[in-house]
Amino acid sequence: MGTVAKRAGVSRQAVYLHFRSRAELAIAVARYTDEKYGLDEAVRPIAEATDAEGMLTAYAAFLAGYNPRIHLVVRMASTMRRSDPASEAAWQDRLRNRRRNARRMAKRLQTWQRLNGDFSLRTAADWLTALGSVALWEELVLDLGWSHARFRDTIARNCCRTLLTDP
Amino acid sequence: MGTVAKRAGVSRQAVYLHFRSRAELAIAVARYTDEKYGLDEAVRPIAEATDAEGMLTAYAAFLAGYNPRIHLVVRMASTMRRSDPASEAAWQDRLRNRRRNARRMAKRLQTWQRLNGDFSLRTAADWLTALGSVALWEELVLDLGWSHARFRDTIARNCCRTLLTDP
DNA sequence: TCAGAACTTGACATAGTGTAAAGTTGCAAA
DNA sequence: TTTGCAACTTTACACTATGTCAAGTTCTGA
Repeated sequence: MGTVAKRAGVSRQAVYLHFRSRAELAIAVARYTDEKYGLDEAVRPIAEATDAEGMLTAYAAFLAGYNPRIHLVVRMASTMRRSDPASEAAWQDRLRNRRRNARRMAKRLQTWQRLNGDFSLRTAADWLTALGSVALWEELVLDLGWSHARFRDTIARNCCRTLLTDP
Repeated sequence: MGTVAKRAGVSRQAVYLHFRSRAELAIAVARYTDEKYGLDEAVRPIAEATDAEGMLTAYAAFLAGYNPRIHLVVRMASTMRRSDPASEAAWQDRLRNRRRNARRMAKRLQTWQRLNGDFSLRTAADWLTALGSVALWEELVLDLGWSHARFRDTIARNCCRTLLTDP
C-alpha cells in the first residue's frame, strides 16, 4: 500500500480513504482493468461469429489479445484469494462469468450440431473455460516463450480438433 | 515459520537452524515431496508404453494421480518464485525437467510416425508440458469440480485427438 | 464565508521474517 | 568419566507491512 501511495503521489493513509484494504484495492483494480480494456468489445467477435470454426478462432484470438493485458492483475487475485474471503468471492464471480460465457459457446456448437459426441455440454464448457485460464496463457507465453500468434493458432486449432465433429 | 515450528514441536528458531529462510524450506519440501511420493515410479508407465495412445493415456493417468499430491507445494512455489530468486531458480529447474520429459514423449510420437504434421516437435512438447501444469489441474478439478476420472479421460482423449495422426 | 470532502501528519497495534547471543541438554568418543 | 559438540531453547531485537485512530490542514463549491 505504501508503494501504491508513493506512485500515486499521496500519503499512505489516503489510499485507505478509498479502499478499505489491500484486497479491496486489488478487486477494484481488476474491475477497472476489465472496464478500461473493454472486455465487452473484445468479446464481441466471439458472439458475432456465424460458424463453429469462426467462433472458436475468435475465442482464441480474444484470449491471445486480452490475457497479456490482465495477467498481472489476475495473478495477484489468484494469490490473494487464498487469504482473503472477499478476494475469493471476487474470483468465484469472475469464474462464474467465464464459465457462463464458455457454456454459451458450447451451446452454440450444439445448435450448429458441431459439438463432438464425446463431450457433454458441461465438459465442453469447462474445457473452454480452462483453456481460457490466465495460468495456461502464462505458462505457454511467459514461461515457454510462445508468441502471440503461436498461442492463438494452437489454441484455436486444438479447440476445433477436440470439440468439433465434421460438419 | 512459526506455525511450522509449532506443528513440528520445536521452537521457531530451531527451524532456522535447518532452513535459512521460508523460501529454502519451501524448496526442500518440494524436493522431499517428489522423493516421498515416488515421482520416478509414477512416471514409469509412460516410458513403458509401446504405442502412442498408450503413452498419452499413461501421461494423463500420471497427471490425474500425481497432481493432487503435489499441488499445494507447487502452488506455494508458484507464488514464492515472484519474490525469491532461489525459488524462481527451483521453479525453472522443475519446468526444464517437465519440458524435457514432454519433449521425450513428443520424440517418441515422431518415431512412431504418429505426430500430427501441424505440430513441430517443440510445439507438441510445449503443449504436453502445459497440459501437465498444476494450474490447469487445479482449475479443472478444484474450481470446476471435475472428478479424477473425468480429468484423466478428457486430457487423454484431447492429447490423442490434437497431437496424433491416424496410424 | 463556511461546511464538508479530501488529504496530511504522526502515533500506535499487530503480525511476520530474519538475526543475534547466551544458556541448556543429551550423547558419543577419548 | 569427562569433555566437547550438535541440537535445541529462550529472549531480545531490527525491519517491514497492514490496518486503525485522531487531530489538523487545504481546497472547493454552495
